[in-house]
Parts: sequence; C-alpha cells; structure tokens
Amino acid sequence: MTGIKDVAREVEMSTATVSRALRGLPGVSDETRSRVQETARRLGYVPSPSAAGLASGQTRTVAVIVPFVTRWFFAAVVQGAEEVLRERGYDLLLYNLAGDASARHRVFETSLLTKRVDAVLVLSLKPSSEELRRLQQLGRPVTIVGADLPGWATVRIDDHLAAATAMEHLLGLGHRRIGYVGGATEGVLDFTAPTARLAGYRDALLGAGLAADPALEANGEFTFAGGMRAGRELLERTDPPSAIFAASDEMAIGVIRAARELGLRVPEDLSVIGIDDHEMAGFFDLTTVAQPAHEQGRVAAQQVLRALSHPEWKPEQILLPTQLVVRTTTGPLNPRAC
Amino acid sequence: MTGIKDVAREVEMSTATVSRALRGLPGVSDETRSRVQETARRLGYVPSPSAAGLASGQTRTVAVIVPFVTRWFFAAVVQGAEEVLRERGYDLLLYNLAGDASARHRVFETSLLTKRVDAVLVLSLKPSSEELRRLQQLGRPVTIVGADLPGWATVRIDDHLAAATAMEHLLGLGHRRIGYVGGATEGVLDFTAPTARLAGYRDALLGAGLAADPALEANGEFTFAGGMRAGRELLERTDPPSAIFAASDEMAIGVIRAARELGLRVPEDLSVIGIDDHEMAGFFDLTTVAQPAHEQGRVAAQQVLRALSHPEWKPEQILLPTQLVVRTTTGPLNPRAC
DNA sequence: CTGAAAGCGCTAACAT
DNA sequence: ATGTTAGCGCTTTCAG
Repeated sequence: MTGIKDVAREVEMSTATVSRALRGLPGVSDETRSRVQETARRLGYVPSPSAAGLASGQTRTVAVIVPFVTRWFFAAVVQGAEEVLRERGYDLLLYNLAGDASARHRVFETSLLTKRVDAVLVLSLKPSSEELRRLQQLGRPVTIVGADLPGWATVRIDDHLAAATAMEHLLGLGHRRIGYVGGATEGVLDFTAPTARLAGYRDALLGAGLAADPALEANGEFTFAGGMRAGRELLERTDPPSAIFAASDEMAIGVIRAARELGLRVPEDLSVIGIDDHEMAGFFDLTTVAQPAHEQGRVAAQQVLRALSHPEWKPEQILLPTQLVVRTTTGPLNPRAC
Repeated sequence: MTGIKDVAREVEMSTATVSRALRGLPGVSDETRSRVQETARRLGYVPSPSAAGLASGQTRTVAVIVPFVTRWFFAAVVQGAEEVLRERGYDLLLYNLAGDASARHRVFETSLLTKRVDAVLVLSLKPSSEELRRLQQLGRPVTIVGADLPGWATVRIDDHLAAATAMEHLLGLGHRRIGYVGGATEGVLDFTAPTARLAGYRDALLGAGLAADPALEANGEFTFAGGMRAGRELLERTDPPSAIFAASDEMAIGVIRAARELGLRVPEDLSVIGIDDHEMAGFFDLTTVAQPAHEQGRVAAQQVLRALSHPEWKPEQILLPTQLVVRTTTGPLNPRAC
C-alpha cells in the first residue's frame, strides 16, 4: 500500500511538502506541486482517511440521519445532499432510523458521531430535548431539513404558505366546502410540516370568510392507503366537500382513488390538490404545490459545508420556494355537485 | 475530549487493558471489565474511529454504491442493509451515482474506497471490466445485489423464474396472446434482470407451444411513464394482447393507466401482472411476483460481514425466493376480447 | 519554499 | 490478567 512516504522518497522531498502539495495548500512551488501530483498518480497513491482524520481532526464525512430512506421526500433529499458532498470531496454516512427507537438512541445518545463526522444533517424528525443537547455538544454544524426548529439551522419550505397556495387555488375555482387530509400533528416525525399545513388550511378558510369545519379534516397518515381511507371518510358524508386539499401527493392520490371507487369524477365532482410534486403526480395529472426536495438536500449540504469553512457562521433558516403546478385534478366548482 | 488514556488513568490500568475491556476481548477479568466500562461511561468516553482505524486497519464501515436512491428497489435494499450493519456496529457510506459518469469514475477508479471501507455492496449496476479490476484490487469483500455476475458474490432473485411464474399465471388463466413490457437489456444498469426476465417471458411462451412475437415486446424503461407509453403502443395494435406482463410494478401500473385511457377494463379486457410488489402494488390491486428487496439488502450485508470474519470465505451466489401475489388485475381470458 | 519532528488516539505484538 | 512499547499514516507547528 503506497503511502505519502513513498511519494516523498520518490520526489526526494519531505512528507510535509508532499502533503501540502497534494492538498492544494499554499507555499509549494508550482513545479514541485506538479511533480508531486504526477508521482502520486504514477505510484497509485491513495490517502488514508483514518490517518488524515486522526492528525487533522477532520473526517471529511457528513452524517445524514433519515427516518426512512424509502419515502420519496427523504430519498430525494439524500440524493441532493450526496451530490454536493461528493462534489466537494465529502462522504455521506447514512443513518436510517426506520422507526426503530433503539437505532435512534444509538445514533443520538451515544455521541457516536462525535469523532466520526464533521457535520450532521437531520431530516424531518423531531429531536428530543436530550437529543438536541447531544447535537449541540457535538460542536459541529447541524442542519435540520424539512422542519422548523427555532435557533437551529434549517432548510425547508414555508409549509403554511404552501397550504395557503393550494387553498387559494381551490377557493379561486369557486370551492367553498373544502376538505383537508393531513397527518398527525404530534409525534417525532415531520413534526412541524403537518401542523403548519393544517394551520394554512384553516387560515385560508377564515381568510375567505368561511368557518373551519373539524368534520372536514381527516388523517391520512401521509400514505396512499391512509389518504384513501381519509378520502372515503370525507366523501361518504352526507355533506361531502367539493374539493379536497391533501398535505402530500401520496395522500392526494389515495383520495382520487377513493373518489373513483365512489363513482365520483375528478375534477367534475371533486377537485383534488396535493403538496410535493412527487414523481407520480405528473403521472396522475395531479394538481399540486411543488416543493424542491432534491434542492433542499443540496442546499442543506451546502449550508453545513459553508459552516465548516466559516467558523464564525451563525445558524440560518433557509426557505425554498414552492410553486403551484396546475394539472387536471382541479376544476371549477360544479354547481350541480352542490 | 476524553480519550482512552483518561479512562486508563482513572481506573489505574494501562490503555491496552482498557482497549481490550471496552472491545469485549478475552483476557480481562470480569471485575476489571465492568470497572472500565463504568468509568468510560461516567467519563463520557467515545472512541475515535480514525485512531482505531489507523491502528487496526479496519474502518467498521461498508460502502453501498447505488445508481439512484430514489428508486423503490434501491431504497429498500439500502434500508435493509443499513439495519444489519447498524446492528453489528458498522456504518454505511452511501455513494449515489445518479447516472453521473464522473461520480461513477470517482468512486470506482480512484480507489477512494481502498482505505476507507471494509467491504462494498454494489447495487444493480454493471461494473466495467476496469471497475471490476478495481473492486478486486480492494482485496475486500464485495457483494453485488440484484444482478448476476459469475464469479462474484451476489444476492438476487431468480429473474428467469420470476418471469416464468408471472407467465404461468397468465397462461393458466387461458391467455395466449401475451405482451411484454420490459427495459433495455443493455446498458450499465439492471444489466442482468431485464435480460433474464425477457428470456423467461419468451421461454414460457415457447413452453406453452406459442411463438414469441417481437411485436408484442415493448420497452417501458422501468418507469411509470415508460410503462404507459409501452402499454399504449401494445394496446393500440389491431391485434392487441389480452394480457401484459410488465417486468416491474411501476411499468405495470403505467400499462393499467394506458388501458384505462383506451377504455379497456382491467381485468375484463386486459390482464396485467408485474414484478416487485412495490408499495403501490397493493394500492392498485396489482397482481405481481413479489421480490424481497429489503431482505436482499439484509442478506447482502450479512454476507459481507460474514466474509469479514471468515477470511477463507468464498463468494456465494444467493437467490432469494419470489412469490406470486394474486390481486385483481388479472383474470381469465374473456372470450369476447378475442 | 521546504524540512524535521512531534504527535493525533488508538491497537497489537510481545513481555511479564 | 495486565503492562510496555511500537507504530498506523498522516498533519502541523516550528525552524530554516
């Protein structure tokens, strides 16, 4: 295994110079640098991250803590983060909690990360106060993605605004009786988004001079199946809504399916709008409020990398824009449907 | 930052003993071990992976190389692998190639992995012969998931058999004119599965005394949208098939949608079967041949870990079982449909 | 611009 | 059962 010493011997220089040359540090003549690079390549030199990490205290590795890699949003964020980390020569250590409490404990509590990574990305899960203490103790940049956590660096969308955008679209089409399919507003997952979206829904109704009707709010658990159940629940009422706003595309698709099973046409009898612009949204011609999941991953990674190179950096809250994407699952209120 | 030395000083023993005690190595009295553990905990000792890696040559880290984390199969495999790695105290380094040639080059060519991981999992992508050479040079356990690569350790399903199972189901229902929607049989991705599934389709037809008709084979690119296009192509023929076997559930769902748009009822006018048992398959009541994606990740991780602890270990080809899951998108041949 | 030397925090013989 | 002693392969002062 050829090491820095072999390269140094070959170019007849010290390992210090070789190290500087290879890492692009100043104070090396151009000629020396290129000779070193050429020699390193020729010898097939590969640096040892362990040795570099031990000596420098930097691992060039970022931990990404995810509730489930299998959910669209998380996978997209991971993919975005991985791209920029790789471009900058950082590695991505993935911790998938998968709803497993002991996994969670191991990652957060034991400070396993302390000497292992330079920074941490936490996706959409609500750290307990104890966990937050641990994260703080790391003394390393931490960014929360997809959730609001005052005082911490975050990257997310404005969930209240996204909901308002969806509602404005439905209200603009003449709908007045609008149902909501969301998810639990408590729990360790997605802890702020469901709450903010529900608030956006209610506020939009109030803003339009309408009363929020608790009977029109159902829990779709952020899944297809849940969305379908919730949709059926709302649509089987004696006074069903003419439009449904689902807090995620998966739930919206579930709602569409429930409508179809009940013999309702979309959008003639029921308008449906979601949030996400999931890859399947286009496929289902779903009107939705698009959120840039992939971009949130990129920006979050950029944020922690910036923090690493600027020690004086202060946590920032970054909001990424959402955009209404009108497809064919929403339409004007059909008078007969009332 | 408290290190092993601090613990050693506190218990008045050598760092060697502390190291042994903490790692569960033999040759430490029970009493000493528990005193060391207790003290380490009290002092908040966290080991340094860099130092341990440098001294031992082991990183307790496994690289997982994925084409796209955002595809269901890959995400599920990663999740499965992460579970067993975490249980065993290994970390997962994720490399997402995302169709980026330079990313790919960086991961494989530069032997970046050499001193960074103890083992490698490669998902469904076809390493070039140069890349295989590099992987071999690593001198570390490598397992290929979801593809067949003679001479290498692999974990996958029997794709030919899975296709045969699907075809047998359709043939048993009386279908004779059966279309196939698959993906490219060349390329760097999923390189053996599409080929084997297509062969399974053709062989099943031959086995039933039917001729394989190239006009009934379409490319759905393993995506929803592609499946829909391919489905439309087959169904708009003057002599459309009465059943379609799609090599993945996403394509099968695309086919169903194409059928619906053409006014065909499923399964009365068209039977559709897929492969995967994707999370959406149940939602669409899709008949499919289930493959254990999550389990393939688990088994692959177990395989490399076993290889790590048994140096004499020889590469194994592991086939995981598939299972026909009959739902409602397949039905008996409708005589009128002929 | 380059070199010498002292670690970084552990592990792994080899002793005792 | 425990201790001693070398490193592992780099980075980083501090000199020159």
